[in-house]
Amino acid sequence: MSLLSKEEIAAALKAVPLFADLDDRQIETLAQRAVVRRAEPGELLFAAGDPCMGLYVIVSGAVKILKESAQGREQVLAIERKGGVVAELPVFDGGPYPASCVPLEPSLLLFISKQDFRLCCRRDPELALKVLASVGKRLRHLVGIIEELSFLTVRTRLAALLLQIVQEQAPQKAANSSSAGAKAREGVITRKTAAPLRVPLRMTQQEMAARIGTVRELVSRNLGRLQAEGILRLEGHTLVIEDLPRLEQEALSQE
Amino acid sequence: MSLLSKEEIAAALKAVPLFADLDDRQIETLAQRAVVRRAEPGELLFAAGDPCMGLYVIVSGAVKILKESAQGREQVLAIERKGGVVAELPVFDGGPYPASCVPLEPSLLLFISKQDFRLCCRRDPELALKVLASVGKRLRHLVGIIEELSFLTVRTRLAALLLQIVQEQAPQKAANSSSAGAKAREGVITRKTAAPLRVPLRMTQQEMAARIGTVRELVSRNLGRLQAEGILRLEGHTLVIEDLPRLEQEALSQE
DNA sequence: CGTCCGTTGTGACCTTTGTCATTGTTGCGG
DNA sequence: CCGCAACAATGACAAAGGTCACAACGGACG
Repeated sequence: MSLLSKEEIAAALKAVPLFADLDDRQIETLAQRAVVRRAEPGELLFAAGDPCMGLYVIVSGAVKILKESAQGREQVLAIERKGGVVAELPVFDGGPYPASCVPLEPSLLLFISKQDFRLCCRRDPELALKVLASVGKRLRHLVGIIEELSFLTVRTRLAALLLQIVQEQAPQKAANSSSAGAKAREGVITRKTAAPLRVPLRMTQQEMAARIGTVRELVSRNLGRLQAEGILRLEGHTLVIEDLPRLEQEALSQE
Repeated sequence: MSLLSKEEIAAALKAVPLFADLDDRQIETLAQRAVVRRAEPGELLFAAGDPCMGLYVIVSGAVKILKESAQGREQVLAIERKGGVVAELPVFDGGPYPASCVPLEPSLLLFISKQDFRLCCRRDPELALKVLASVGKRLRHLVGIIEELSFLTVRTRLAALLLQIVQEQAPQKAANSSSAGAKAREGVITRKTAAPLRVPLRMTQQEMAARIGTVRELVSRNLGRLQAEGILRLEGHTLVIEDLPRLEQEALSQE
């Protein structure tokens, strides 16, 4: 029950975008040597500074990549979900893992050793290029975090986080109001009385704080403020966006 | 005079670590198509958001990679010098340049188009792996910046920056006091009366501020503070470290 | 139904960061 | 040698960020 058959492993690998166009022989090779690992929230998949043995493919569940400060504060660098790959970078530069990794949910992972993966890349330059592309995304994301930390206030970062959550949880409900393509005229959605969006909030304030690089109290206070200003409302564990345009504006407000 | 011969270009490429073990044919191909570009400080090599046309190899000089805020603040992400390569990442993920690039000194660069470079990587998997390794370093550095911004104060970041400058400028003078290898016993260097290090400070406070993500005034004040505490001294444009161990301690002090 | 624990809201307070305005310094070109 | 322009120092504030302590809330579970 806890183990996967070779076929299941191969199927899981093929479901990973990064490996999408490997030929069957390659998939087979990786599947042959991949190690299944199950992990629970709270468990430490690997810690910053550990020597890098290989990378992990997420078959199911989700993990976060984070750094911890000496005072126990936490900064989340990335979150990866099903089909994602973690630590594909340190595999190549010989250094230790640059950050720690912890499951957010019970997760099923495949471990692929450094050697095996490098070999695959050597054999298949296309794979190497795809890895580079995926790493590019990651780097962009990190630069974004730096930008936020360096230039924006907690309030703004929080607004941006909430916005992101809304967009993930409800991509269909409201294609964003003032968005891409400059064609959505003043339309219904932009009006203040647009439908209040309701999305489940699956995070504790502590976790939000870690995402935007601050402490719990500030998240609480700023949520309070946004609430007082009529931009949003909290009903138990669901977040009600009352004024999406204003939230968007907050998220953009430079300082 | 301002142009380079094909031979000079090829030689310059061979001097780049990333290209060190390309065979002559490959170097030749790149050299054939590389475009020479000269750039002065103040000039903008490319801006964040520009579509990525290709990468730059630094033949001589130095450049910084930075993001700017709407209020005109600046955050330096990296500095690359002779032999370094800039923007090798966005070449692969199709996106625009994630940050801007400006020369720190008059610099001579080689531009290599996206297509050409991708082709080379396809032909030579080893090259792709080397690019991945180099990108790994970059990612580590970015994570380091995030860590600093998220967890450390301006004072601490400044101390760290100064320390880094000292180590770059004077690698021979004093192998760092409490350093690698646990073998340097309590020795001479750790004593407070160790030789005051003197290193030239080639930076304006404005530039330091951009490096550590803050404003000029705070750099000034904190330098003042460190000076008042007898840790260092400023003599014109040379930085005199009077108490290296204490500076190191400041740079590590978590919070 | 009551208890307990993780989570949240908040007040009081202090520190750090950032802004603005002003003055001092320095090095360089004329 | 003068004066200009860039750079640096600094005082006075204002605001944001962070800490601590504690009260209140809300489920999960016995």
